[in-house]
Amino acid sequence: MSPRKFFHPDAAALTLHRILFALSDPTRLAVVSELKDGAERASGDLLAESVPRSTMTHHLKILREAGVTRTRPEGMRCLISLRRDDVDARFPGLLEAILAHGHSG
Amino acid sequence: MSPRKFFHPDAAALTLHRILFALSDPTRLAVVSELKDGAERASGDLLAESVPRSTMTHHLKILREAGVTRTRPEGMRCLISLRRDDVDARFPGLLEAILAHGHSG
DNA sequence: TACGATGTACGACGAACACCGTACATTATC
DNA sequence: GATAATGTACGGTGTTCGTCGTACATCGTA
Repeated sequence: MSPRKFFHPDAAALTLHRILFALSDPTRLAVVSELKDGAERASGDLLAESVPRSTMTHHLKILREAGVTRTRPEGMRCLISLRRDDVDARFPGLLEAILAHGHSG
Repeated sequence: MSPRKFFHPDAAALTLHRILFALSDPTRLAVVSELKDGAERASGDLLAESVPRSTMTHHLKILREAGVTRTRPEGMRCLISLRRDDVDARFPGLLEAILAHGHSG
């Protein structure tokens, strides 16, 4: 009955090339774009119609382990949000520049 | 005897995920960091002591085809420079945010 | 406890990648 | 033309990635 646990790297442990890699995939870029307003969204609501669950789990794990997103269990679901404060503190302007463009490129 | 030709994508054809992927490798990030002052540098002078020539050719090709760098033949050598104007026009602030951090992360 | 809903773990597959040695092409100089 | 310097193309190897189906775990509710 232990509650679900998710590994999140410390803010100081974020590396630029890992973050850039996490954002170098169109699917993950689309996920991040859906989170750019700062709100939490349930995992199952992200691109639900176009991406199978196991594939989405894989992408969310890469984003989370790179330090780009935070995953918080809430009942049966998982709420995903951007770690905007931590990323901004370490790489100022990076997320802003990436999110400004949406994900059409 | 045709002079050497290098494919460069049009500025309008740059895509965000390709650029981010090109910059998601520590070696390529180090190369870009050496070019951030805007000057041209010879291919053979970039990380020459730590990366074999054929490997460097591989990385420079990825950077060039993503639209991050420009390659210009000059005699026997190849001069590499950042396509800062084109990248900035399409993704304002992106290169600045990435280059601000050097390449230690 | 039984059930349905949500998400993860694991395995498999094909594709792409990083790395590098070798052979080749291009260039300048002798 | 011959030679040396620089960089590319090609091939091979091992690794990683993206995708997804299936089985399992967790959670809320009946």
